[in-house]
Amino acid sequence: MSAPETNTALNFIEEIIEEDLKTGKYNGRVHTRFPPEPNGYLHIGHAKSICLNFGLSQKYNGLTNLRYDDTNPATEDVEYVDSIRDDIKWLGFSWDDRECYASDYFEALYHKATELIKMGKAYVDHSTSEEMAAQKGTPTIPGTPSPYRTRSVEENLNLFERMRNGEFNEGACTLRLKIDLASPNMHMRDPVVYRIKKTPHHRTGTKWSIYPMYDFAHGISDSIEGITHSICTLEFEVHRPLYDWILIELGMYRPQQIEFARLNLTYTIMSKRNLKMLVNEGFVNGWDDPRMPTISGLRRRGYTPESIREFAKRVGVARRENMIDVGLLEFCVREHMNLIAQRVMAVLDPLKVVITNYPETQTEELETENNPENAEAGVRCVPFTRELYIEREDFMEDPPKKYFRLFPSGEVRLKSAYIIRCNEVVKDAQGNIVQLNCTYYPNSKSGEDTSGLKVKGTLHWVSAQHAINAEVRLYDRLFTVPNVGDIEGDIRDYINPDSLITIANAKLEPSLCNAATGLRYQFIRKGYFCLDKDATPEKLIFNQTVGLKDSWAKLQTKEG
RNA sequence: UGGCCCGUUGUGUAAUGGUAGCACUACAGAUUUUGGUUCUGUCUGUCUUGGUUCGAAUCCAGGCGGGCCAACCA
Repeated sequence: MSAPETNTALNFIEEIIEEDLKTGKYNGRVHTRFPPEPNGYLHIGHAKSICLNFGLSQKYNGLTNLRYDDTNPATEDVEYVDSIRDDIKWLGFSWDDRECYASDYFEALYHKATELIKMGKAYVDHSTSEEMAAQKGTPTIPGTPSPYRTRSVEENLNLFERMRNGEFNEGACTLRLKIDLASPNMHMRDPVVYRIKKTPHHRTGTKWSIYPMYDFAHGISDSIEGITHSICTLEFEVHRPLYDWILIELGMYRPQQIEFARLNLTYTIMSKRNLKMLVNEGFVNGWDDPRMPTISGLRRRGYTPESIREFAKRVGVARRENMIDVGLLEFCVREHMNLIAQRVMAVLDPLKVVITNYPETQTEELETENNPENAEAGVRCVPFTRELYIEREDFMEDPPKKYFRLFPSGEVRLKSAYIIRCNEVVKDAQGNIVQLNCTYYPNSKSGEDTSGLKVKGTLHWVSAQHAINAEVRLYDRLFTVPNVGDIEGDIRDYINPDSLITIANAKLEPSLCNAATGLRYQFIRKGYFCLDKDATPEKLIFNQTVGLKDSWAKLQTKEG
């Protein structure tokens, strides 16, 4: 917060902006926009773009518009409009009253199109898309003119109006710009700018039967809104000459389009098409499934807006293709959670421990800290009794070297409680360990330990009698390979079958009966968790946001 | 194979002709009533070949590698 921003290096977009500020190119204004198409949920890649666009206007005392790029009614829906709005707000950004829609400009766009027709720069074409493709040529072979390219202005005007009036069927004709059929840039070879669609639009209903294409709508919308820096991803770079051409021909105010490299994350996907597939084919439970890289999924998983903004800051902005290790995202959320999460004890895979020398009817309320990183978080009490649960993996009959946990004749401390010694392992007929009989050292109580005993390990635990049951959902990466984009076959074959592990009956300390959505918990020694939105007072459900770093597990896999 | 863009440790990102730095990761150690946190330290890099220059990651040229572009999608 206090670090002087002035010392930090600028990214290439900030350099451009500062140069523009210096030269007065836009009279000192900085006005960006975030232009989602409402045809899917926002994901972490969009979060990068949102943080970039809104971050820039914050830094340079400018404005950012939210603008829905809703030019294709066939794929768009209000469900997406609403989710996008919620997600950006949740991320912590505000566009005030500047919630814009390309559809707000349909009338203006239509007039601009007629202007181009009058200038002889646009024509109505009856070629089919196949014919158009054939006319287009290839990057090495120039295109050939459509037979309709030389129509008169009057005829074009008349035809275009009839397109608007719905007199033609979908696909019957389009409006094309007349630019350069020999251009090495395929987007300049007479691009289609209007097509006929009879699908009702989520905002304009059935008023229009023609809709502008992206290239036509986007630049003009930017221009109308007075955008200064129109930031988009790299694949739009080849569109920039067309963006400029349209605004120059129309004599309109012209923002600067700037392209940056989109975010890629290991072990997941970012394409809306494939995310939609995961939802529609039931590989996940909706767009906000905690395994999804969507903002709503991350939110449900327990990620905080702060951690996502920090992530966006750390990945940087540049023009080269990148593949960010999902570990960086996890680092960012752990960093934030470590500061804010309430510590609690939860046993995910319970093993019963009986303290044989502890009075049967006794209960002690033991004080324990809520967050060692934050003294102001205070303390709470947890009940200690003769019968407890510990984590099954915290006991081994035949432990390897450097195992600090419990084993026969071994001693460990129970967190905020006593040091215990394991005396007997109780097994069932199949040889499964079902119970540990231990004794405790009454003078080893946390905070008033006079035993002089030294133990290597500290375990979390819950009182069996007081424990509350909960379902706990553990998540792992969605795909089994780091670069899903490199998969040559069907990505469905690389979906991680263990991306969700449900623990039906975890044992939680009783304070968790007050758990609320939005609160973050650290299940000590396990990870960070939050209450799932499906939880009820009768059935608690917790999502694992991310595990704690586990250097013991790492050691094991390395030696195993 | 036409055009455009991009190549800096494992991954990102700085250095804007003048000591290749930072973060994450990895590894080693210290601290720790969370094998967490924190702290300290270590490793690995300018795609390549030439050129310009006192001096090149940076400028120029050729190569190599990667990406994008021929939807009535955005």
